[in-house]
Amino acid sequence: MRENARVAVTKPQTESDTATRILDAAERLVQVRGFNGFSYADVAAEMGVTKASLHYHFASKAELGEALITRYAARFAESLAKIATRPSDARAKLDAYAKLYTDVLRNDRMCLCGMLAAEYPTLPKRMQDAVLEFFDDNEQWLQGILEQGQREGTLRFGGSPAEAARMIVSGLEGAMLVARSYGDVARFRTAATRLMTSLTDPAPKAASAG
Amino acid sequence: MRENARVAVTKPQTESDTATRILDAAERLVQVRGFNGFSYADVAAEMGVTKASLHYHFASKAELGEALITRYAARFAESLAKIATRPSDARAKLDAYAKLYTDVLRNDRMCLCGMLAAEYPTLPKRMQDAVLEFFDDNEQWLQGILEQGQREGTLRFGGSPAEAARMIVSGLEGAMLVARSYGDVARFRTAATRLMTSLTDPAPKAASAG
DNA sequence: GTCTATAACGAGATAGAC
DNA sequence: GTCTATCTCGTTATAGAC
Repeated sequence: MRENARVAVTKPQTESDTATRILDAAERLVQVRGFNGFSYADVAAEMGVTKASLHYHFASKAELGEALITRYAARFAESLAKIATRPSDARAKLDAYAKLYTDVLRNDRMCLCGMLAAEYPTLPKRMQDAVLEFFDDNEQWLQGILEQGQREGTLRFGGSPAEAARMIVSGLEGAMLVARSYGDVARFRTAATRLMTSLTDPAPKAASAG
Repeated sequence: MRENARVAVTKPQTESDTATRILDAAERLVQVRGFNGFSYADVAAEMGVTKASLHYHFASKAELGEALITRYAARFAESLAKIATRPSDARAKLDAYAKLYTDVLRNDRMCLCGMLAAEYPTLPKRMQDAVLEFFDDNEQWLQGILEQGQREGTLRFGGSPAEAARMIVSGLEGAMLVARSYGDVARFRTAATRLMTSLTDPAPKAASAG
């Protein structure tokens, strides 16, 4: 009975507490150093446990990698859902979207899937598939927002919403990639702002054509 | 005398022929798999020599990596100089610039320095510096072209030319990163085109405002 | 300039005690 | 669920013969 009391207090969890802590440490390591740039030894050292213990929770590195993407994508999807249900215009939602990236970069991290995209050819098949799924989900969500913006009249852009969505995702990923090397979040923000601005306030009326 | 005849025919070269072949193989490997994703053994196998032989030409992996960036940046700078001296307008020069990236991607490669940007925190200091220098050079060149475009009236954009240059570099790097994962060059091209278009033909006149 | 051989270390992974 | 111990392999790098 007393044993159960403890269980009742803790919320039901899919992963054990240790598994979560492993994912936290590994996630950070991948976002900073890449999937090929960290080892079980790194995670173990950071947590103060042995490598063998990690293998109990995630038998192989590929399995761990898969779990990392799954959790990361789920969290991201959650954030997107929250943004989408806000009663704001499309432009504000795009800004909120860009801020998700800014928050990652602020911790000197690259987007998990942007990082894995660089290592793509070296990844296990299932990780590759999960990475593309992440991009697909993001693009589809953005497409919805862009369509909202067109209906509202708050966004104006050439080409299809699908194409614009792709430009946003890849543009933000690239801006993160470069800005992180400079250790300069401001560099990301200006690039992101310009990217978004090209969908709303599209360039001044011919500066030299007057 | 006869020995010298052979020497006279070959053009003077900074690197030995073998060193060049090593750089060629290693360059491809880094662009496809990353600096942390390839080994001396990979290069040796590809060339049909031993690892020890590679160490004769490039004592350490860090040294090899440095040489890779230096050569890549020099080649890129050469291409940029050629484009700049063409008697075309700024827009055409931007298209030529984007095509440089397309040609890399066509070989299923990432931009060497874009790849290294992902691995940035794990790189030796001298490689880190060389990567940033590559981006700096590209941005400065682009800034010149953008200023030309403003003078000509062929380009119109908000913000400074320097900011726009940064957006272009990071936008193209990101578009490569994502498109390569999909193995889809067309995906890169549409993103690149939209990026460039935002500097010239900035969005249709309010589709829904009529 | 290329080879064989090997050092020295770190990687991912497993067996089995506790 | 975590540990110690170990295996096997790949990594960068060096020594020294040819």
